[in-house]
Amino acid sequence: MDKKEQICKAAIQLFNQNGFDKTPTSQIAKEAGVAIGTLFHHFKTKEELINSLYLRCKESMISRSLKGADQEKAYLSKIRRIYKNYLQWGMDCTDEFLFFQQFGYSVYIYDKTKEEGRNKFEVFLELLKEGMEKEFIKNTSIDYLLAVSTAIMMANMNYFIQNRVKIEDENFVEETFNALWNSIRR
Amino acid sequence: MDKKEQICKAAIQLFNQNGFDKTPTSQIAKEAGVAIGTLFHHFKTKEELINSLYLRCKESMISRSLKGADQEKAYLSKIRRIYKNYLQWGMDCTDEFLFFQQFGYSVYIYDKTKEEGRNKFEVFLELLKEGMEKEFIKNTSIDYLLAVSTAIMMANMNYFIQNRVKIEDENFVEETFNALWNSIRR
DNA sequence: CACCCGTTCGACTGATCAGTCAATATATTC
DNA sequence: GAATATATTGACTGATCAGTCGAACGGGTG
Repeated sequence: MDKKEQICKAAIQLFNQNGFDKTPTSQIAKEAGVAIGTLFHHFKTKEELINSLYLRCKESMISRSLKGADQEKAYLSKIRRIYKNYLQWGMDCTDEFLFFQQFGYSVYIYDKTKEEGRNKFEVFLELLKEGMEKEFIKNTSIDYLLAVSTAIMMANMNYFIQNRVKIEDENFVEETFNALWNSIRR
Repeated sequence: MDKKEQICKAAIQLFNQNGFDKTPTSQIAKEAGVAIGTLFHHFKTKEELINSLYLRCKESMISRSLKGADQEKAYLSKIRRIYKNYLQWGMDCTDEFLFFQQFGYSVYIYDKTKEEGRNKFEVFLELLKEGMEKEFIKNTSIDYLLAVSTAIMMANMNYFIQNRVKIEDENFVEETFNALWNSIRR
């Protein structure tokens, strides 16, 4: 019965459904079964709520994606593992993924917040750097490789969600993984 | 001195800068050097303006991208040509591209509008179908291939803009094109 | 029990803004 | 050039909504 948690959950759903401006804080509070005052006790402003949701989603995504990746020995297996974890996260936390998709580039997310989010990607940058040094992947701008991989992963996820593909469909998972891998491999 | 044109231009810029809700129609009118009444004469509601902008940008992108593509004989050249046209469009009409990026998934764009936009992609679907039949590209869901290509093209463009890469940098253009091609080729 | 402090409550307010409307100007048609 | 249609103007309004505030609750500490 953590009220803050309930507020976040309701907020993500309503924002996804109706966008930031067509979702009054009053509605969020109502949906969360909470008074307006409570919402503004936990989050100073509506914008703070939004930015806080962004970071919370990003953390959720990253921690889930990395789970167990360090146990894989081969570089390719490591990447594949992360990719599969990511897909699983998207299936389990579809609302969070859709929040990113709709609002990732929104001006409502402060630059500072986006920056903070990017910092959490440090691990992935390291991973790409490793791959580049070991000559598994293209020798080009790391930022570019990260941008492309992220874009493909999101496009893949979106396709899985939109077309209700099950991640048990090993063949298709592998195929979509290849679209990712082929665009960054050497 | 087409006032409707001026309104659209001002609207795109301000929406990009501040988002839909933090851009009052009054500000758009002011920036466009036009009275509020004029804005609402040309567009029944703010939402109609937004949806109209979406379609206008999409058309601009598509017509520019296809220019001269039918003159290329080889399949790969055709695709490359379209990719380069697209990049050029993004350089010339950066505001329009950024509008897509920020609002492409927004709930403010009606489903009907997104659908209309998707219909304009018919040509690309045909092109992918052709490539699949001639066994140049992967034999999988066309919708998936379209989703992935679109995602990569947007990621590439974004990188070009963010890092002020010039499209005269032939090597990098080719490299980013390969990221696209490798993810869909057979 | 008395004190504190973090939490919850929701009626209220001040500001903002989409859209109206009636007057006026400009363009088009016959 | 009269008549009709279309474009432009901006002060105004009614509704909406983010955020406030003072009251109450509860549970931990001494």
